[in-house]
Amino acid sequence: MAVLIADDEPQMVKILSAYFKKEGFNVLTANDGQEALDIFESTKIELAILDWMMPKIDGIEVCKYIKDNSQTKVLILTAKGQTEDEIKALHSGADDYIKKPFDPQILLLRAKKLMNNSEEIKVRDIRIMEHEKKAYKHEELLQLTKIEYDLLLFFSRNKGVILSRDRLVDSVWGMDYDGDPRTVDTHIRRLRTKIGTDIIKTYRGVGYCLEVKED
Amino acid sequence: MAVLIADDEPQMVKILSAYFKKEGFNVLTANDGQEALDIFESTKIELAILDWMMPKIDGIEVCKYIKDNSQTKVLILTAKGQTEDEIKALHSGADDYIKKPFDPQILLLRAKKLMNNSEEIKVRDIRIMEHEKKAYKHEELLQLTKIEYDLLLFFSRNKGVILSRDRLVDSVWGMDYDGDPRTVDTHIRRLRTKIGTDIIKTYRGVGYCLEVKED
DNA sequence: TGTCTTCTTCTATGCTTTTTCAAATGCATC
DNA sequence: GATGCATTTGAAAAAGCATAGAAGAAGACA
Repeated sequence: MAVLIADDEPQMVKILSAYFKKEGFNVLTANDGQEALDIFESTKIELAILDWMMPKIDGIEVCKYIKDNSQTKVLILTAKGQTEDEIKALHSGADDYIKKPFDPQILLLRAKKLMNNSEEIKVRDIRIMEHEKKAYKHEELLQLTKIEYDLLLFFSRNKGVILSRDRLVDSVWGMDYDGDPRTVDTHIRRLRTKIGTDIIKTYRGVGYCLEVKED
Repeated sequence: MAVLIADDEPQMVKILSAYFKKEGFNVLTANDGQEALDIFESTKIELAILDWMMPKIDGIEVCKYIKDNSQTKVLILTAKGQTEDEIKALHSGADDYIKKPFDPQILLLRAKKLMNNSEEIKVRDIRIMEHEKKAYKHEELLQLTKIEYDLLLFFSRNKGVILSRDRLVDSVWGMDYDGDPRTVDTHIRRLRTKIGTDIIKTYRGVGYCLEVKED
């Protein structure tokens, strides 16, 4: 769960970062609009908190770009207080708008509200976006078949647990499947070529395991 | 699309009613919390706008009840301005919170956002104007049939998400449709000839997805 | 009401991708 | 180094999709 905080006031970035980090979020920061866009392009961002007035590219423009190109939630932060500005912000696609000065706790609450519908699982450099039904490696979409995706999802829901072929068959193929359990091997192999060979480890005679740490 | 407006100030109810009716919403009004609950129980409400301070049952309690028993969106209206109150409102499950006095236009915008009625959605070179019920490609009007339009709208509300046939059928045709889910294929095909073949991608065995980026 | 047009649904066919299985090869463990 | 299990490979089988077209339904218009 990465949160992008973009503001040209270092003090503001510092305070907000602290709040979000404390809550367990992965925080990325930018000091101007250009930087914010660069980060957005290279990382999968869950929520972007953008100051309206920023050097190079302003928050509204950054917001528009993000909204046109993703499902990322956007919260605009501003010192302005005019009705018109708020309308402009909401029209740019922003999901919420908060006027400075504000209570960081409120911001945190509103931010959480915006994020609570996007589940994701992260393991090593693999990220599974469950609501998208897609998986990424290093922000790059993995071209997985249905079975490969289901396998990976099951593994990542059981990180660090050794899973027998039977268990994998039961949950990925279904209880009523009566094929050869060794078919699993083939799919594991193809999954490995796509996500990296060292991520799923073989436990001879027992099963397979998605290792949380490399060794 | 029914909107419930509950406030003990008749003037406020009157003004808000006028605004929402003008936008084509079906408006129901209540003067206290008990009335609001009665209406909620007897009608299908999409959004409830509740004043915090109301006779009989206050807005927060009404909000909790609504949130425990439905998917209805709730927007709390209040004269209070304390941080604590705002936190309390958001914790009661409210989707948004606006302090009085406020500009009715802002309330309308925020309300629309909660109801998922954004004015326009952009994806790649496609633009959908929801209030016009029209879609454009490169500023050129697309001649879409109703189903094609509804499909495209649903896809664009879920850009980047893989949508199964069942999900598409449920939201475009309705839950009670009992036709062949493969009918979707035909409509996707015709939609593709109109908006461009590479925009909706097939995920074999999973579904279809409106891709945000070309690859 | 009847005719015409447009939109929707469904079926059939061929094609592509995915899945499965079997046989050969490779590797760890005793 | 023998044994049993895992990996690799390839080819057949199965599954899923695109396309086209016909039949059916809905709506427009006289």
